[in-house]
Amino acid sequence: MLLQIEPQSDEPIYLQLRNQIVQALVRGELKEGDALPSVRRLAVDLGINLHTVNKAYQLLESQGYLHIYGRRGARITAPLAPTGDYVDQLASDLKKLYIEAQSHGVDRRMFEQTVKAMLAKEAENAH
Amino acid sequence: MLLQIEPQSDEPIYLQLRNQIVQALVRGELKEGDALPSVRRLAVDLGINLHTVNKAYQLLESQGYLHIYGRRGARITAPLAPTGDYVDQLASDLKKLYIEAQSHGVDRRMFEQTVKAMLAKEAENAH
Amino acid sequence: MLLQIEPQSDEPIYLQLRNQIVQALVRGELKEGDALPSVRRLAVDLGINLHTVNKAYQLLESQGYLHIYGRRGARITAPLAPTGDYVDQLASDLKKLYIEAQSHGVDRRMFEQTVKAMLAKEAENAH
Amino acid sequence: MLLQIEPQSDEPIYLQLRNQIVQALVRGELKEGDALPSVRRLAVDLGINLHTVNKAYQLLESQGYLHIYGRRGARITAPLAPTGDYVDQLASDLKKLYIEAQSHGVDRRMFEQTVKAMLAKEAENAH
DNA sequence: GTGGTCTAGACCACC
DNA sequence: GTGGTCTAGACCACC
Repeated sequence: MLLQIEPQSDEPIYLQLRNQIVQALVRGELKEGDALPSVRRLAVDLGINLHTVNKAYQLLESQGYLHIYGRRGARITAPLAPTGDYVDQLASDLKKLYIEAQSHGVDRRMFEQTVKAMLAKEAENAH
Repeated sequence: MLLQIEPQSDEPIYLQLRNQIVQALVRGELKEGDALPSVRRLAVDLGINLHTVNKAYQLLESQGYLHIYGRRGARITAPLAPTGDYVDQLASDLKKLYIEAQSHGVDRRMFEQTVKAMLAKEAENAH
Repeated sequence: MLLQIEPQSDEPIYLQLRNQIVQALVRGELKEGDALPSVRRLAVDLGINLHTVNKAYQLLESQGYLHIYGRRGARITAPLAPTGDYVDQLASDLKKLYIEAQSHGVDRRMFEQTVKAMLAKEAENAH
Repeated sequence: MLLQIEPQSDEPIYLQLRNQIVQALVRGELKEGDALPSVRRLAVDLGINLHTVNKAYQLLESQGYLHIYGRRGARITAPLAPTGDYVDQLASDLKKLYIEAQSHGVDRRMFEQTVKAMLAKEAENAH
């Protein structure tokens, strides 16, 4: 798993870290039971603050991605199944994007097309 | 046009206001040339600070949704056409949602289904 | 002399009025000694507030363009000769435009060219 | 870079600040990639309010002169190339100055002379 | 009454 | 300490 932090980005560092770990999970580079580096180790490796790494780990734990075993490190949890709550959240996020898109003159057809193009591109990159 | 502010929300008030006005535009409750309330008037009506309303108006103007005529009020501008830049941005936002969804166990088929359900629901609400 | 007020403009009405009268002067539609409409008359004709017309007249008088004879109306003053102060002011205004232009990538040659093009166009329109 | 604010001036403080930074850019005292002081630091140094500095920075960002990286400070952006829109604006501003100048008895020849004198003086100050 | 500008002061998230 | 956000209050020009 390769983690890349961009200090210049608008996105807070702890969120970049959280997202990169989630992406590694999606790509299959991390699986259930895998151990993660200690907070201190990762902070040193990435050249960022220890509190920042800790914040990312806490967030990932609260979202069910990993479990923190005190000083003995952290491990990836069993894969998540989509809950009704999450699917509702996803629908709500998609709706926000759609409204914004409409205000820019994107209609339903064009929105669907953009979704399909994105999915096709992602499927291609996957293998 | 009905504007609802939730002071408790994580979303900044000026963004809530901005988004509600864009939504009113999408729903057709606001059209090109329509006048908006003065910042003072709207601030009193919503129980928020005048500067917060002003910030939302300034943002909407910078995004091309309305034009502020100084003391003579503000009016909705002509509708926007989708630019290539915007469509790229939309694709990127959709991709972020998709990656996040995968990490929750949502696969490509389920993602597409959620998009379609959302669009169907929106189309129904529109008339 | 035809005066046109645009209530929608960003420019304050009293300044529009002031500028239109100065332009009429430059075009020769108004000459030394010509009488101007009374404040009330002009306010009614243009459909604007009496105070607004008065403000424009006061400004024109303070700038030496006309003389107000109390209730007996106002007349255009003798033509102005460029004072040293005014030429300094002009040079300062031009300098501001030039600095701004440079920040947009306009160099000295391009600036001069733009001045010449403007002057040529104005000379053409004059006859 | 030396920034000088005149609190007594008619020109709003945030515009003075904006203009001084653009001038520093034109003079080469600021270049692409240079970091600007934090809004708090500059506010204290100039003895003005933090929000006023922030307004200037936001304006400069919206005009493409700098990019604000949230808490990680602000940096000067790549130099701009003159757009057709901007050159039209410049011509329009020059025309306004010319009409005003004519009303003060400045003719075409004198106007051109004033432009040349200003450019010569600026070129001299540049080295 | 209106928007424009400025100040003072406050709380928050990030680091 | 930093920027982001919000509020309260004030003065000004315009109309």
